[in-house]
Amino acid sequence: MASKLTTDFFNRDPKIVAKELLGKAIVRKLGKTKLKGKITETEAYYDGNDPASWARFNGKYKKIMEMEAGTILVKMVHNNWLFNIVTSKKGDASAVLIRAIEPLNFNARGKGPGILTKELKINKEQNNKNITTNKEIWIEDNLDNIEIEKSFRIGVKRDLSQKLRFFIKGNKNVSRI
DNA sequence: AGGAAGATCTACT
DNA sequence: GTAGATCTTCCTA
Repeated sequence: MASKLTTDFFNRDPKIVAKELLGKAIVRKLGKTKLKGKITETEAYYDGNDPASWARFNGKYKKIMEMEAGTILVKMVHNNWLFNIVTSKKGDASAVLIRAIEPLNFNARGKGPGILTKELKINKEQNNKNITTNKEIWIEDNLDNIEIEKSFRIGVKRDLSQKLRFFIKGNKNVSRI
């Protein structure tokens, strides 16, 4: 039975949240339509220790990341929206990035990370909202049996030598391997 | 107003 | 696998 995730779920270490988020269903309500996608790839981000984390910019993003667990953080980079959920307790500036989903009940035009935000129509509007209380987007439990794999960052260009990337083994929706 | 930075994508070899 | 392109946002002066 599908149950909606609450603040307690996100109020933990980002790497735990990232791991357990895999296989869960993200639900986006657009008017009468309800889009569901299975989360297939996530990454955990910490504060200043993480060279790629937005928190190191000491600005607006860090402020949001220090907010309550479950806060949605959206940023446009490279013409793609990146969808993050703040984790851990207030003041920790940590978050989980959802990189890819697998469409469950709709057709995606594109593939890869783009579908997450383009097809689900995620944009600035969702920024700073709370995913546990929002009525248009939330995450619910999914009973799929999945195999979780973890790895280092994709590619070699950016150096983020931490094993904080999680994805579903063998899933074709994962951007790159 | 200008400059800098970025977690990507696409194409080609 | 590697390189480059292109875009949006944020910070500082």
